[in-house]
Amino acid sequence: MARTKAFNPDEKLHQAMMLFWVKGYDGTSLQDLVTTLELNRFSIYNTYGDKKSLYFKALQRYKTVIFDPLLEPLKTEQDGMTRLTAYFNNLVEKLCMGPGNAGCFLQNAAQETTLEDPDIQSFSVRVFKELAKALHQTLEDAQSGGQLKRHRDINACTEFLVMQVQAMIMLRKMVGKTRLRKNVDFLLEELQHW
Amino acid sequence: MARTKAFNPDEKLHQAMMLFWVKGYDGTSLQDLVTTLELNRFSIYNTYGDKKSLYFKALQRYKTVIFDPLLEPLKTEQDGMTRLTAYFNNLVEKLCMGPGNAGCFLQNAAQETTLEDPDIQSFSVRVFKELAKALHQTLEDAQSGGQLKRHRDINACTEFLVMQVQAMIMLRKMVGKTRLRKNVDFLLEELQHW
DNA sequence: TTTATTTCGGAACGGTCGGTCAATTATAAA
DNA sequence: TTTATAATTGACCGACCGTTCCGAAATAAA
Repeated sequence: MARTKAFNPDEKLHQAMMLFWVKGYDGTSLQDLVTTLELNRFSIYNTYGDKKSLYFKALQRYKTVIFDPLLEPLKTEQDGMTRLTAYFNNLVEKLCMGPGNAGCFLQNAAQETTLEDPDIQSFSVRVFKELAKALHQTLEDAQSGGQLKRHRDINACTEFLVMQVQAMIMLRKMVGKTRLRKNVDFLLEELQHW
Repeated sequence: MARTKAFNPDEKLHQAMMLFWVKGYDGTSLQDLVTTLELNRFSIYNTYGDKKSLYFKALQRYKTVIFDPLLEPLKTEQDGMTRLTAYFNNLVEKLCMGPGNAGCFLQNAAQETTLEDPDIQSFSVRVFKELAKALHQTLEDAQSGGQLKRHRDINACTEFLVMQVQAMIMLRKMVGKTRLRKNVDFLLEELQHW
C-alpha cells in the first residue's frame, strides 16, 4: 500500500560506485551524487543512508563486480605459473580499462587519510587477504607442479606478490600503460626463475 | 621602517609541512593551520600566499629536508650493490620513523585526486626522476663492478626499482614495520641474484 | 619623537558542505 | 473509490570552507 521507487537502486548504486571510485570520498559531494545519479538528496538518504553508508555499499559492490572477477585467472585448471602469468596480464589490461587513472577503489579507500572508518579499513584488509589466499594457493600449485623451486618460501613469495599487485595498481595512477606493461613483463620474467 | 615578523617563517613552514604530510591537502583546513602554527589566518596569507601556495612550499621543503637525504646512501664510495642495499634498508627505517602512517608527502601529493595542479604534478614527477637517475647510476656501477649480471637491462631494472620504492612507501601506510621489513628483505635477496 | 610601513588580530564575506524537514505526489491494498 | 503508506521534491539548517577587509599595534627609518 505504498508508492514504488521511480528508479533502480542497483543501477544508481553502480553510478555512485563509479563516482566514488574516480573522485574519492571527500572529492565526491552530495551535490555531485544528486547531479550524477539524477536523484533527490533525500531519496539518496532514504535509500542508502548517509554518505558514508552509501560509500561503503559502493565499495562492497566494487568488490563483487570488479575485484572478484580479477581473481578468476588464478582459479582455472591450468598449472600454477600459467595462472599467475594470466592473472598479471589480465590485471594490466583491466587497470588500463578502468575509469581514468582511478586505480583500485579498495586501495583508494584504504589510503584516504580522512576516512578512518574501522569498518571500511577492515573490509579492505579482508579483501586483500582474499587476494593473498588465492595467490598462495596458486604458488603452492606452481611449486608442486615444478614451476617454482622447492626452496622457495610460499608465504614470503605471496606477501611479495601482493605488494607487487598493489604497486601496479598505484603505478597505474601515475604512469601510462606502456610503462606499466614493461614493469609487469619484468616481474613475469623474474617469476620464471623463482 | 616597518614592523618585524613575530615568528620564524621557516619554522612555521616546517610545521605546515608536517601537517600537510599527515593530513593531506583537503584534510588540512585553514583552521588547522591557524591552530597548529599558532598564526593568524591573515599572517599566513601575507607570508605564504593562499593555501595551495603554502602547500607547494611545504612540498618543496619536504623534498630538500626529507627526500634528498634519503638518496645519500646511493652516493657513497662503496660498490653499487652495497649502496643499493644500504639505500633500501635506510628507507625502511625512515619510513617507519615518519609521522604516523603518512607515507611519502610527494607520493601523497601526486595521488590526491582533487589536487590536479600541474605545477605540483610536474614537481612530483621531476623528483621521482631524480630518484630514478640515482638508482640508474648505482645499477651501472653495480654492473661494471660485477655485482649485476652483464645481460641485465639497466633501464628496465631502474624502472622496476622505482616501482619497488613507491610500493614500499605505499605499503607502509597499510601495514606495520614487520611486514615491510620482510618484503624488503625478500627484494634484497632477489637483488643478489640479478 | 615622529612618521611611514608592515604585521597582527578578529570579525565577516559568500559559498559549499552533509544532513533534515514538511508538504506534495503517487500507488498498492482495503 | 477510499485510505494508508512510502517516494519525491525543493527549500532550508547550522557548520565549516578558503579568503578578505579593516582597525589596532608595533617598529625601523627619518
